[in-house]
Amino acid sequence: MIRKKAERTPTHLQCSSSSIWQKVTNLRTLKQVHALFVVNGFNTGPSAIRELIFASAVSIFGAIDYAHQLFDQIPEPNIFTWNTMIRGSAQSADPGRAVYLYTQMDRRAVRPDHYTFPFVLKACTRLRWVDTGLGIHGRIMKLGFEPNVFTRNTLIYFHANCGDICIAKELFDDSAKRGAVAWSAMTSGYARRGDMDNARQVFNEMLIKDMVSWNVMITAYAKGRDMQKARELFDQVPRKDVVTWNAMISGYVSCGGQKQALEVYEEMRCTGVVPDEVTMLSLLSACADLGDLKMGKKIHSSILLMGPKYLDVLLGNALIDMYAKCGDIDRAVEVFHSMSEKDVSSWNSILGGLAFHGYAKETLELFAEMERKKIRPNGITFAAVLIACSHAGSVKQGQGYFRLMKDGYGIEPNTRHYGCMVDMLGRAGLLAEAFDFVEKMKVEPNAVIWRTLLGASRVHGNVELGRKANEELLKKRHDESGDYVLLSNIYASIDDWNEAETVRNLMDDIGVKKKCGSSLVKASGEDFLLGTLSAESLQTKGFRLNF
DNA sequence: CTAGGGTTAG
Repeated sequence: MIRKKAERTPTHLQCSSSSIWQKVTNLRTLKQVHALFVVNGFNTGPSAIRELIFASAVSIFGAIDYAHQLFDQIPEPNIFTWNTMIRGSAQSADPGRAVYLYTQMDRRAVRPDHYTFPFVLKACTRLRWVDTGLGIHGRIMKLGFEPNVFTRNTLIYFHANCGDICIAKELFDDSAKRGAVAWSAMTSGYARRGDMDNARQVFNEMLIKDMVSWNVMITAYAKGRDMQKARELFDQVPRKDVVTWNAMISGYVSCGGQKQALEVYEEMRCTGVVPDEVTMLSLLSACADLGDLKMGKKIHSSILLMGPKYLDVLLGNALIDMYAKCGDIDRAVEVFHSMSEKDVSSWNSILGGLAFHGYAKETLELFAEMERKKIRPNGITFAAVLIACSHAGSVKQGQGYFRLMKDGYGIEPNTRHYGCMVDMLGRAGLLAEAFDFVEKMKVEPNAVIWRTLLGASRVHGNVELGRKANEELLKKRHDESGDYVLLSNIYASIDDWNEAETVRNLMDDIGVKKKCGSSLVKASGEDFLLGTLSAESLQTKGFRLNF
């Protein structure tokens, strides 16, 4: 995590400009210090500008643009300053600038040193720029930096994780001294390729394992959704830090083990390891999935207790999502408005939440505000907007936004967007248009879309189109009973009990088991539909808004 | 001043 590193203030900075850098934790105070320097004619110290650059490039999160502005004003930066800029850019949101700086350095005939290469290679790895990385490897050899341990380990990591793992292996085997870093780099490389056997073998052969070695392996299992193996190692690990705990917590969350994730968190608290923002992100996601508002609020207050600097965009977005999914849309809106910095996901989370809760008008109003503020919406934004239109039954408006998405913003609609449109048309009873729309879609309609059409056909009592939708649906899924029940219900709703019976028999023939047994017998009409499609089947298939 | 591990929305 970038902010982790920010907490460390380099020792060389502390001595020259006393302790002001400790207090500079955000861009605003940094600008104040800058102004102070300018007023004093940079008399504060010979390295004032260098320190400013270091602070903005490396220490302060999100100040890299400012660092670039400062850097551009220096006529002849020294190698330290070049390295600082490359380092800061490599860990920023746009690592390509690190590579650009490196080429600029070359052009201006500044010789890179052994600090330079780990930073540039890190950028290449993050960007997955294999060819660029290979070129830099060549330069490293030419300049004789290959034996440098830091450079070598970063090279191993680069080749293992995004290039040719054989090159990584060669470098690894030829290393005079192989420390835990090199071993872990190989482990993570194999794991990233899904080669868990080799990853485990490297891990087992490692004589001296440090905490990261264990964390790499535990994370690999957790990401591969093998929580049993992850847990096994987790129970053996001699020492656990926050990353170890986070690996387990996020692993459980992504495997649907939200309850276990919360249990592990309790365990973590007991051992005294302090959670961080990554822990909180996973936990909020777990609460959202469980709909556990009480726990979600607890996590929220824990975050506030951790200090204001932890409440950033990521956590804010997760909070919005949690409150919305737990049914407290007012709190979600409150969090949204309280955020000083918002990104597209913040808008998406709140728009999705509002649309989800049926606040169609509010969703569209907020979307208008988003456009006024010139925040560029993406596909997820439009999914929320279309859901709102569908919910409000505004077909014309929905079609307008659909066009705006395609033509105005150049966003290619995906199955979700098409699904919203089909749902919108179907609800309005425009069945022919809905079917026509599906015919003309650029993507292959999935089961959800056919099911939507089937549902709409049932509601509007159109047997013929219902049959067609069902045929398509059967091609997609042969393992779900809901579809058959839904079709049989269409016939039932128009008193064609014979046909209804036929479908039921078809189900039995194929061996489909009906999950909700009782509803078929006693229910009729609307109640039947609701009863048959209750809870999980609706929720998991994107029908949450329908009822 | 240097290397390896963790993250929300859909």
